[in-house]
Amino acid sequence: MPRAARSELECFVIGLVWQLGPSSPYDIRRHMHASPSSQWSASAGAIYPLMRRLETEGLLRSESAAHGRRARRIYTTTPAGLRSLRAWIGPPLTPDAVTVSHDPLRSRARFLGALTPDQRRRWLAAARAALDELERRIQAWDTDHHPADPFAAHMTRCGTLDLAARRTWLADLPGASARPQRTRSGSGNSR
Amino acid sequence: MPRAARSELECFVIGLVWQLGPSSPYDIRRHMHASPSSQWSASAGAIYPLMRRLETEGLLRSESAAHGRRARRIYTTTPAGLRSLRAWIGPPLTPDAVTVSHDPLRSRARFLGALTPDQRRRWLAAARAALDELERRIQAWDTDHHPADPFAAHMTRCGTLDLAARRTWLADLPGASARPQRTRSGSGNSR
DNA sequence: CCGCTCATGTAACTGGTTACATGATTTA
DNA sequence: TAAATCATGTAACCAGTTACATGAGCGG
Repeated sequence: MPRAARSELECFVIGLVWQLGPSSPYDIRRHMHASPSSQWSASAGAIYPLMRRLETEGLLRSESAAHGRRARRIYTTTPAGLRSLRAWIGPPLTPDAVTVSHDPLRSRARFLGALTPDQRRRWLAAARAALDELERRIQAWDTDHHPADPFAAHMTRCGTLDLAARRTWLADLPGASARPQRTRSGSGNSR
Repeated sequence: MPRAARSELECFVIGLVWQLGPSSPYDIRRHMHASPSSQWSASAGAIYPLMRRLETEGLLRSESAAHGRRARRIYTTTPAGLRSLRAWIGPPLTPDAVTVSHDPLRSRARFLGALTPDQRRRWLAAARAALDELERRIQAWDTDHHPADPFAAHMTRCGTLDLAARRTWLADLPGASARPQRTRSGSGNSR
């Protein structure tokens, strides 16, 4: 069976439809937009054609739930869709599923040597503040959404651990310990 | 002057040229290719035109170092290039620089509920193995490269912490502790 | 000499983005 | 009724990818 390689976004959308139950593209879009991750913009121009395409390929099925309300196209996963979701998840894990995760903050940190020590200090403060803000967004998402699916619910924990790791390497940055950083006591390692 | 918003890749390349010193596009490509991160493919079709464009915009400068060997175009950063590198790094940090980092493994984990418990167990084993393999790649890169720049050298630490965080959430996955997993002392070790 | 890697590029494609268009429904 | 939001879509664009072309130098 020529199981065409599906894009990350396609499989993610199939997964969401499976996880959230019958959903319109609009629902999917909103859900992705509400998430603290900015991996995708969840733009209409991506989602609508994509879900149409998945339907013509038999991975999603739709019905027009337009009675009382105006046109709403509601998609559900087909057995074939579930199969290709499972194939995407693995095992086996495709090599491109396992890499160092892409973090724009880290990309910038790599070149901190291009700043003056003073700028660097301010960068560090800004980064900490931004991560705090991000943590708040994650918590807010968690209390708002409370997914029924335990694995979806686990994503909050992933986010928190991710944040903790980044705070740690921020603290370990060359020269970071030279400067006393009060304000925070939570993540402060005293090393 | 109107500081046009530069793409992530553009700024990263400027950064690399700054960090590695005078480099050809080929050098940059090899360097990115050798890195354990698969954030970019570092394809010729991206790098060559990009560096040309950066030159016409005054952020890089090139000279043909073609003497003994064949044609090699060597680029260096200009003061304007360094300025825009600094602007990209921040502070201030642009909002899109601070998000939950994009991790395809986590994307998959979100939908683990679509697998049978047995598949899930095998997925978990595969994920652990893949992370071990990734760690080896990171270590290999570290011993091979040993960057002079302390911030570049710190990237290894980032990678390691990133891995540790992911191992932790793997272990914390719903149902993960029900299974005998040596090495890690979970709660309900039965078999 | 043949094949391999070095080194620079170009052409065609593609997946996703931004920005816009449209109409229906709810709220002030 | 005017404004805002819901909901679906399309068109144009763009950054980055894959795949190919080219030629120089090196190693067997």
